[in-house]
Amino acid sequence: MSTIRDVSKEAGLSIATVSRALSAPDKVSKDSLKKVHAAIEKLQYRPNMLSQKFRNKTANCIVVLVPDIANLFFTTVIRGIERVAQKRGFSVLLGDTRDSSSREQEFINLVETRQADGIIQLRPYNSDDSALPKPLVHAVNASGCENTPYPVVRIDNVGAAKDVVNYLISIGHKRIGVISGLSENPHTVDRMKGYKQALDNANIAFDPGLVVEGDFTLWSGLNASEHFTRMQDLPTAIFCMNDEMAIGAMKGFKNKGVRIPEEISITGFDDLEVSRYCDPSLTTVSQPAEKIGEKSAELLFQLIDDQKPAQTEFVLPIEFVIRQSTAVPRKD
Amino acid sequence: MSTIRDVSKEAGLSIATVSRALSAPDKVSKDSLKKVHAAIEKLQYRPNMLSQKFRNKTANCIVVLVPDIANLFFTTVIRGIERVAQKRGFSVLLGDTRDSSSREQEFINLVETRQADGIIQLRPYNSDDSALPKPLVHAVNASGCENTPYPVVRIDNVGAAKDVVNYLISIGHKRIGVISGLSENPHTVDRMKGYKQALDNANIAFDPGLVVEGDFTLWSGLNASEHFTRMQDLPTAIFCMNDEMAIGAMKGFKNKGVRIPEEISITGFDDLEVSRYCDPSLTTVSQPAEKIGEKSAELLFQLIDDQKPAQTEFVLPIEFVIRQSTAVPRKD
DNA sequence: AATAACAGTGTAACCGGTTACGGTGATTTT
DNA sequence: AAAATCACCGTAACCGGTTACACTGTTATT
Repeated sequence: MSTIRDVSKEAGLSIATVSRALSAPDKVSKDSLKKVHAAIEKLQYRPNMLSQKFRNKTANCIVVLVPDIANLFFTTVIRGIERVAQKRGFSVLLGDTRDSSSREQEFINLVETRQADGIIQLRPYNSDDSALPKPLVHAVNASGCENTPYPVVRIDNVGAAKDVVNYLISIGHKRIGVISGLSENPHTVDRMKGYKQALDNANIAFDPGLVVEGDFTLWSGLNASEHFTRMQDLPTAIFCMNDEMAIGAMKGFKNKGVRIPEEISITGFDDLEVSRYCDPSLTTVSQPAEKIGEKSAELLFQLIDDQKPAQTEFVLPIEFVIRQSTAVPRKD
Repeated sequence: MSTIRDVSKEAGLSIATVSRALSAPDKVSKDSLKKVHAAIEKLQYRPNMLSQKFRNKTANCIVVLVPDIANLFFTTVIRGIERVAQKRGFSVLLGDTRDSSSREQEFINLVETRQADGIIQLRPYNSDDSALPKPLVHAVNASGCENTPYPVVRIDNVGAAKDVVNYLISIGHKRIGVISGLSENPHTVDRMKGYKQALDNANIAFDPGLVVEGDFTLWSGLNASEHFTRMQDLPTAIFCMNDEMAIGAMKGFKNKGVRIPEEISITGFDDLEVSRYCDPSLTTVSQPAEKIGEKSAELLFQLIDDQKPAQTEFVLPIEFVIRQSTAVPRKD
């Protein structure tokens, strides 16, 4: 493996010039540049990034903590993060924590030992979370809910859920089922809060029997839908806490011969790309997933650069998108 | 951020002793050890891994190239890799390539610039693959098929598929459908080869109409099953090229009221953990996924250590597991 | 013509660990 | 008692880049 000194010898120039030729080519004459490139080519030189990182005291690397790497929403957020990171010349280390806090700690260690410069957490926190890691200098939460005790980029989950349910109520629905996420998940908590507030405003009593717990996977949505079809009195609408479950539920209802939206209205949450193309197209809350990723990466880079960011909480606007999966309730 | 020199000053010892206290504590007296640990505690010292890596010329990191991070089989292989890596004190960098060769190249770059010590490829290669990257020193393929041009840990896909189909034929099936992976995928090619060989041996003509292409996701299995239920003459058995699709297909058939295994037999491939617990439990090929991960990590570490491994191709044994999803064919 | 500004280059220090080598005093061997 | 062995420790070189600083020769300014 050749080093920069080998290259400098081969090119008949000093190591400083070779280094500059690579990192600041405009400070080097055309002539030297050519020599350096020839030497690099000849020796098949590749700079040792380890020494570069060491000298520059930056790993040029951020880690993203993902609770479930199979979740489409997360992958979209990650894409946004990667776009910004790439511009900055940073690589993104995916930490699939599988909801294990010891695995999470492992990745946090990477930051503490300078192997990574910062961290973006995609797991939502409660402020009363006991497993709350000590605050790191360079950490951003990109999946926040209310009361996230960190720099955070999030949406207003409560308000968004309220919007959805308000809409369903406004077109006549009274018996509105829920396919929720895991009950302890802060997003579930926030969205459930919005659901209840909307019911309250319309003087509809909350019926816990209409809530079926899922886990944000497509599969759990399908299973939940079957639970509903077994009920004596099918709700006229189902508020699903994410699009994957909504798509699974739609499949499940269709399989049982329940027509959407004629017999049951379905709403999602996230606005994944597929939600526009599924049949029927899904009424949902458009979360700016990629924007969330970009914004949190930008925020993280500000922290890394030791610029005090003006704000440490960004609540990005959502958009409620009405498509074909919702309609006025059936008449029993 | 304190350095080893700060610690040595605080402890009243040389940096060498501090360094030894951390990496070879048995070479340091109990007394000094205590002083060092006290100083570390007081200064909140964390060694800078970047400089350590630089000096040791090892990144202590391997990258795993995963075509689809949501695939359960891959995650199991990864778990095996992680176990071995952890023992070695290596971290595992997940490269979600999303089947993009430019993203793949990015991760290969990490090895070329010493940011990672080796690579494990989970994407199967054809030897005539045009996008074949130049051979790296430290690379292992953990998802090989026949003719993988690298050190490889694999199973005999052709033989395993033949085993499955032979079994179905032996209990009386003649009309055996296939839910395949993407047609260009080498695993698909190999397993299809085994399927055809088994049919040939039994003098059953190959019917391309019985092959439905999936993409190894649960969802595609469900969709494929619906395609079969729309056929005028339902096959008596379906050979699915992985468990996820088999589970999806089982769900699909059940939804349409097709009983398993009375009306149709289903076989999978992989033997995921869930396949034992789904209903009915799935007849499948038990791939030693975790073993594959472990073996390829061990092989990779041998390469990294510059030990010439005795073999560079490991074909691990599979086990054909008969469970409840298969039975003698229905009588039409 | 004298001076200033500037482009291009080289020397050498530096980053924070690791480790070869040599030195010290205590213990064991002869 | 002298020599050998040993446990422990410190000095300093080293890894492969980056970059402050000094220096040279050329061009622009006065």
